[in-house]
Amino acid sequence: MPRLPRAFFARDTLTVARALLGQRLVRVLADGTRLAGLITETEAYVGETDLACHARAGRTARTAVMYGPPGRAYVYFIYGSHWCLNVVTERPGFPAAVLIRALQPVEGVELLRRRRGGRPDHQLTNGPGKLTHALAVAEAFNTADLCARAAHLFIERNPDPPAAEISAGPRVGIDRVPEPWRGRPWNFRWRPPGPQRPPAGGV
DNA sequence: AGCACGATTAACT
DNA sequence: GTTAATCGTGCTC
Repeated sequence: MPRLPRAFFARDTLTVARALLGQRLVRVLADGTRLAGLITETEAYVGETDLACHARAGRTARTAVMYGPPGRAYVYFIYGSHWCLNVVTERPGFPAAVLIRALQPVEGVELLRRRRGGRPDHQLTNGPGKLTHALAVAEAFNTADLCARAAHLFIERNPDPPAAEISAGPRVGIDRVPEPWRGRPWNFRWRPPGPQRPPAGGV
C-alpha cells in the first residue's frame, strides 16, 4: 500500500483525525524490521484558540513544529515518563495536529510484546504512551517528516473502516480545560469488528 | 530561581 | 475505584 502523501495532512484537522482511523502506522527499525499497527483512536488539537492544544501558549520551542508544514511528527514528553506522537496538519503558520492514541498491532507483534514486557496483546498499543514505547518512538522523531522517502516512521494507506464502526466523543485527559473546548467531540475511535461473543447472561 | 501542572501509566485498595 | 511516579514546560517572582 502507498504511503499517505503530504496532501492528506494538509486538510482540516477534524477531517484528518477521522481519516487516519484504519490507516497503518509503520516504524522501520535500523535493521529494517517493520513494526506496525492500524490506527484505532485519534484526537484533533486545533489552533491557539483551542485551550486543550499545546499551541494555546503560542509559538514556543516546543510548539514550533505545529506551526510548520503538515506531515511532520510532533513528539512531546509528558508526566515525566511518556512520549506522545502527533502528526502536524493544515497549513504552515496555523498550529494544529492529530494525536495518535491507540493502535491495533499488525506487524512485528513478537517484538512489540517484548518491548511491552509481555503484557497481553490488547494492552500493547492501547494508549498514546504505550504505542510510542512499543514502536520505539521518542524525542528523536520530533519534527521528523513522515512523508520523506527515507522516513523510518510513516503511515500507509489501508482500507477505510465502515462509518458504522467509527464514533466521536470528548477528548481524554483534559478535565481542567474550560468549555466549550473540554466537551468538543474531537476524539475519534474505530471499533474493529471483534470475534463474535455470546451475550453475557440472563434476561 | 522557584513553582504548579500535565493530550499518562501501572500499581494498588 | 484511587494514587504515586517523574521531569519538561510555561508562568510568576
